[in-house]
Amino acid sequence: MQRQVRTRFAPSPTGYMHVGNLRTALYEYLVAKSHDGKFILRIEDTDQERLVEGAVDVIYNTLKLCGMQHDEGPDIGGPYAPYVQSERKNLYKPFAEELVKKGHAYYCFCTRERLDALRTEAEAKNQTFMYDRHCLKLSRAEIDEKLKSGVPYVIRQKMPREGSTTFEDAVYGSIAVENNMLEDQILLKSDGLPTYNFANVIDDHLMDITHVVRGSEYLSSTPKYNLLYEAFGWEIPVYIHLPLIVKPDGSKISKRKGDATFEDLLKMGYLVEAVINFIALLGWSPDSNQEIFSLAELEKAFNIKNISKSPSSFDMDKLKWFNAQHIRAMSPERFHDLALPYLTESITNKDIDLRKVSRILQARTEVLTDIPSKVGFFDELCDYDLNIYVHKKMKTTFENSLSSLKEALPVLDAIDDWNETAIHDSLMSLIERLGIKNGQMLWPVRTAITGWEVTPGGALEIADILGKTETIRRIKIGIERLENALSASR
RNA sequence: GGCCCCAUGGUCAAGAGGUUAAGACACGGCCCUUUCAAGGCCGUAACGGGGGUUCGAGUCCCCCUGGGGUCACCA
Repeated sequence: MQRQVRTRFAPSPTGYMHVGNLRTALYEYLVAKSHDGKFILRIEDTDQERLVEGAVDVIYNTLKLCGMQHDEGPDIGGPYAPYVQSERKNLYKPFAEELVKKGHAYYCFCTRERLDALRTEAEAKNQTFMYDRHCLKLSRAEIDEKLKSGVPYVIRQKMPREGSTTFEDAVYGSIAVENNMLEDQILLKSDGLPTYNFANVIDDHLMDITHVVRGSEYLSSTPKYNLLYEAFGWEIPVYIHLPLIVKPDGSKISKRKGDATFEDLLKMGYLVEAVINFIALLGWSPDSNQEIFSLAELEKAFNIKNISKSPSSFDMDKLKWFNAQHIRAMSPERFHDLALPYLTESITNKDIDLRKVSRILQARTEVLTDIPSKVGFFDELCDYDLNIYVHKKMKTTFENSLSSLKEALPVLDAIDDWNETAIHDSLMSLIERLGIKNGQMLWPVRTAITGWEVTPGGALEIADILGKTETIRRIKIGIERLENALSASR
C-alpha cells in the first residue's frame, strides 16, 4: 500500500491570482484527484512586509469559484493545522537550530549594510554575489557572546563546497548542479520567521506532502531543498516542476505589469470553466484529441507524464474559442442567467422578452461582454443610413425594398396570434405569391425593424421579439423614409 | 555574466528511430443561408543551424544559435 498522495497549493496572499498561479493550483488539484489523494491549501505569509488585506479571501474565492475544493486548509482545518505559516512561526526555529547542531547551518550576524556593500562591490566587478561565509569563521565563544548580548542574527544553510547535488523531477528528469554554485541561503530571518526556502521544506515534510508541484522558476533552488531534506534525513517528495506560461511576446507573465489576472478575465466576460479548460491544456495534453473538458473530466484524464517541458504562451484567441465552446454547450437557461446582466445594460424596454434575446445570442456570443453592443436596436430604432437597404447579393434596391415593405405591412398586420411561426408562414407565403427571393423580402424587413446592417438573428426572430405593434411601427418608418428618398431623387 | 531549463506551422500541440509529420486556434476559400453567427467541407503553414550514431533521425549524442528561468533577511 502506497502512501496517500498529498499535494499542496501554497500561495502567498498577494491580493490577486494570476493565471500561472491558477494553473499551478489546478495541476496540484489534478495530481491529487487523479490519484484519489488530498489537496491541501497552505498560506505562505512569512513576508510580513508584503501582507495585503483581504488577500486570503481572494484565494478562497478563486478555489471555490473554480470548483477546486481543498481537503485541508486554514478555513476548514485538518489534521496538520495550522495551515498558515505565520501561525506556525514558532515551529521553524528549533529545526533551524537542529541544523546548526548537525553542522548544516550556522549563525550569521552580518548586517544588511555589510551585505549590501559586498553586493555592490561584486556588481561593480561584474561578478555574481555570493555570501562570503564571513560568520562561518566565528568561534563558539564569539557566537555565544553575540547571542547573549542580543545582536540580531539569521541562520544560514551551510552548503557543501565540493561535489554536486542531483535531484529527480517528474517532468524534467534528472538535474545536477555543482555545489559550489549554491549560496549559503538564509533559513531563518532576523525577525525569527523562516524564509520561504526553509518553511516550504519543513511544512511539506510535516504535512506529509508527497508531490511538490510548482513553477519551473523553482528549479534552480531545488538542489538546496534536497540538501535540507538530506540533512534532516527526511524523505524527498516527488518534484513536479511546471513549464512557465508566458505572454505572446515570450516574456514571463508578471504581477504588476498589468497582465490579466484571473479576476480580470472574469470581468472581461470569460467563463470560469473556459479559463480552467484552457490553462489545463497549456502545458499538458491528453492522450486523446479531446479539447473540451470539464473539471471532472480533467480529474479522470490527467496524468503527470503528459506534462510538457517547454513554456507556452497565453493566447487570447484560443481562450476566446474555448469560451465560445463552453457558451454553446451550456443550457439555454444557464446562458440566459449569465447574459441577463449584460442584456439589461442596453435593453431597458420591458416589452422585450430577454429570454428570447438570449436564445438568438447564445451561438453568437464568444465573451459575455460582447452582448451589450449587439442588442441595442431592440430598445429603440435609431436613425440609420438608408443605403443599408441596398444589398447586392440580396438583390435589393430602394425600389424593391419599398415595395416589399409595403406588401409586408398588411400581411403582418393581419396576424392575430403574433409568434415566430405565424410571422414565418405569412411572410413566406407572401414571398411565394410575389415570386421573389427570400432575401428581397426578408432583408428589407430586417433592415427596417432594426436599422442595423448586422444583427444577431434574422427578420423573423427579431420581429417576433419586437412584438406586432413595434414591428409595424418600424416598418412604417421604413416605408416613409424610402418614399421620401425616392421622391427626392426624382 | 555564472548556473539551470527549453526548442515541431503565427499560437496550443501529437510524435517516445521507419508516419503522406496528427488535431485545435487564428487565417483564407467554398457550402448552407433572410444579415451576422453557428454548422459542414477544403486549403495555406512546422521539425532553428551544423556535425555525428544508424541501413534509416523531428525522435539518440555533441557543438552553435535562439528563447526562458534563477542568482533577496520575496515567495
